[in-house]
Amino acid sequence: MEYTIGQVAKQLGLSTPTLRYYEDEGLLSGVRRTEGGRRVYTESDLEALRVIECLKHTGLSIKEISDFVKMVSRGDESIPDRLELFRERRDQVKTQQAELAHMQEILVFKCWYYEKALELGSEAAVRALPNSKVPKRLREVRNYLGSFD
Amino acid sequence: MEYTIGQVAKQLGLSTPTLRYYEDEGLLSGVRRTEGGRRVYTESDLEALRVIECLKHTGLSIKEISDFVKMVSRGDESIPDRLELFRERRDQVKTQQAELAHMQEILVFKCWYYEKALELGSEAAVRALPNSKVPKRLREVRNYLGSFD
DNA sequence: ATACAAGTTAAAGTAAACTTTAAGTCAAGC
DNA sequence: GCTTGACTTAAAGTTTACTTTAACTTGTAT
Repeated sequence: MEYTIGQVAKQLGLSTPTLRYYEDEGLLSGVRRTEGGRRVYTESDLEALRVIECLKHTGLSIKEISDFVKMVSRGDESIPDRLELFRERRDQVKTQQAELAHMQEILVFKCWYYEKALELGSEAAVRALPNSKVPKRLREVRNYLGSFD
Repeated sequence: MEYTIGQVAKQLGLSTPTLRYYEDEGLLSGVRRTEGGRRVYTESDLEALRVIECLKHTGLSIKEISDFVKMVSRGDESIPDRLELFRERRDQVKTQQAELAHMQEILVFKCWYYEKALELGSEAAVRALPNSKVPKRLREVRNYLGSFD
């Protein structure tokens, strides 16, 4: 199957200027053109774009992704470098996941806090609650945050 | 305990200009000053900054955080709004976690892929492997990504 | 008392990742 | 054959979140 820039944009949730921008920045090269100069995306271009989206979502900048693409075009010789890049990414995402889990704890505490405030009629009343009235798993977060809203 | 701007910066891993910038943007108000005009941060300022960091790390922009701070200063009346904000954040982080887990699968696949490529001497050799030679839990990702590097 | 590190302000500068604009070209439907 | 919507380019503009600069003041250590 082959696609126009508009169809690809829709599928990936990107805008058409963004797709052109990615090409300008070297994230995608060798996109075929029609006689009239319009881009024609193949299934394989879509696959490349999916990996690009993955790298983007795990925190790589456009520049770093373009460096990766350059590696790819160096062929098998760059396999060790690419392995290193993906290992780094994998480890970094693990860290990110731990951090996000911590943030989630804070948010869960905050939801409890404001539900209680709504129930009791004021923040002050929630702050005045003894730790024994706070769900066990939220106590640690409460200590970490202190008395702030 | 009370702290200078430099001490706070160190503790939170921010720069001193960033702390001043946050104040300018309304993320933190009422920071006390010495006679000579220097900022004095209290324990409670630190707690506020920890919540700000949490909101930032879960994807809120500076503007959105400043809107939250404005809510706080409206007092108990804004509790329902604040509850809604934290519920939204909590749900959004859950989505983010799912997405990150998906990205992690891709990265784990890529690490396997390049380890295998290193072992076999080329990418082509890995691509040529039948699905039966691919660890079970990685097969789905392999199909999703297709044949791209 | 004096040096100097750390603080102060306002304003300008930066980097990243797009988005918008302007001026046109292409191709599908009537 | 003509309109219209989707495409093309190059260049300028935008937003976000800081950072840097410059000129100055404060407070601590010798």
